[in-house]
Amino acid sequence: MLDKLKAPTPMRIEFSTDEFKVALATSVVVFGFDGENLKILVANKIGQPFEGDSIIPSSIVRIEEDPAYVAKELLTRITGRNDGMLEKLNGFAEPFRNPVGRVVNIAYYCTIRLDETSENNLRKEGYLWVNAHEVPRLAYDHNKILEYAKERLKRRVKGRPIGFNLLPAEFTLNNIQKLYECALGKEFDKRNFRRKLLKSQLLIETERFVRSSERAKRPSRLYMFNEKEYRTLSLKGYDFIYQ
Amino acid sequence: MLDKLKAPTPMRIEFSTDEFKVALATSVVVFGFDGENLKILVANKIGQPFEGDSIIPSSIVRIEEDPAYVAKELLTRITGRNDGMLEKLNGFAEPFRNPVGRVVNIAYYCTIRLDETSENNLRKEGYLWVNAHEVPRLAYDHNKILEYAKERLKRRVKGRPIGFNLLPAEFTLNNIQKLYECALGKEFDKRNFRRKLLKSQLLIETERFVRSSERAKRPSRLYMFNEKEYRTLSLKGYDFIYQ
DNA sequence: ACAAAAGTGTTACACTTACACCCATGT
DNA sequence: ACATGGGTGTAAGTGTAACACTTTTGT
Repeated sequence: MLDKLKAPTPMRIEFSTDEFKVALATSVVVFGFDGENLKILVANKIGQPFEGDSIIPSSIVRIEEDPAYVAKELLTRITGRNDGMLEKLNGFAEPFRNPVGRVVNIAYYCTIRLDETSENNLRKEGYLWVNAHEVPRLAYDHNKILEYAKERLKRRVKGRPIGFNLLPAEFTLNNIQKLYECALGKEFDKRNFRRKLLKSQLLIETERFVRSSERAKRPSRLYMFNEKEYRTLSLKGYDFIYQ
Repeated sequence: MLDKLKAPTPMRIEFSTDEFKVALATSVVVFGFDGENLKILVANKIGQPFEGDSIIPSSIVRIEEDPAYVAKELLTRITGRNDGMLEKLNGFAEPFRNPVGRVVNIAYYCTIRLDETSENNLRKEGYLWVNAHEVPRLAYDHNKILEYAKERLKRRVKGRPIGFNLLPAEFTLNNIQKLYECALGKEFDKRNFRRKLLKSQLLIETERFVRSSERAKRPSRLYMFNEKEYRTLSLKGYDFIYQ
């Protein structure tokens, strides 16, 4: 009685057994870049619910598992590689996001490089790339998760370098500009973009050149990332807030 | 069999009943500002586990409830008001964050104004304000959630206006500068700060003045927010990236 | 008159933006 | 020689940063 006067409305934080009735899942928005468009990985949803829709890579998280670990495993299985960043997006916990029952989804995103090895693995696992800005209807609230991921990628591009896991080891300035334009959804002036990027010390000029297409006559110079600087700027951030 | 060749390793997304064994909670990091320091609300944790530690406002989320709604209710009960923003931070889902069982926490943050009404209510509910940068040991992973919230607040301050729910209706330029300095953890040049802020059209100059302390002789001018502009800039963002 | 905090302007520099032509190469 | 995309420089304007003194008021 006296206690009640002192410690008023108690916080509702004492769990009873019938509150442990939620399930956990994780989904990963996997971004790629094919030189022209930003892509994400989807598979076809098999069986109900949402049969026929697409779905982003997802997995149950069992009662004893860490969602970050499960997401990492999922990603490794899909791409056949276990490098690359994996960043937490958010938890999605609306009551009816899954018609099967109450499921909370801890969502992640990552960027991976499109190459032969992972392409083969992806096909084997039943995934395919679709343009990140022309995505079909997705199962559950995955469209919402995707929108969230795209916003996060935008913010990321503005504040830290990007591309290390999206571009090939060597790439042209036009390649990386196109990547930035896709991610941010706007176009940049070639000269200004280059000046800004080169000033950042993020790129190393190579002595190699490629032709960007059959029609292009003059080859363009290849650059690679200055990995040390890339890492530094990834940590401390830099401004690409621009136009 | 044929299907297996076509649709390879299936995604683990078929839930069985024994996967619905997780509980849901929500916590809210409540920021306030007393003119000198950024504050957060804590209460004393009653009973095991973490007896004696502090705790940020938290609640169970029952199986049918929406965490956003529960958080809003919690906040209303604590502060006695139901205005003010409430923004989702993230889901915290590490396996052992709660020793009682697997609990996923959907965390939010908000900013509220320190005034008489809410002060009385807070005392009644057993909460108190502590400096956001001198917080004692908190129960569960609440210190981690708090750090996350402080980072988010920083980002928020840099990209959108802040203060509408933290400062009194009328305040001095020194007040708002101090708030920004607390939130961002750095000091600004008075002249540059004022120029920048006044240019943004965010403030309206009043004809009223206050003395900031007994020792201060000259009174300083009071300003109020231009609510329309504040809302506009809250939506579209503006740059306060600075020094 | 003095003490205390409020308030105010200028300058140098760096960055952003806008803009159009020549270059290197393959066909 | 021509067609194609690659590559380059400059000038005007805007924003940032650093800096110190005058003003107003209460005691």
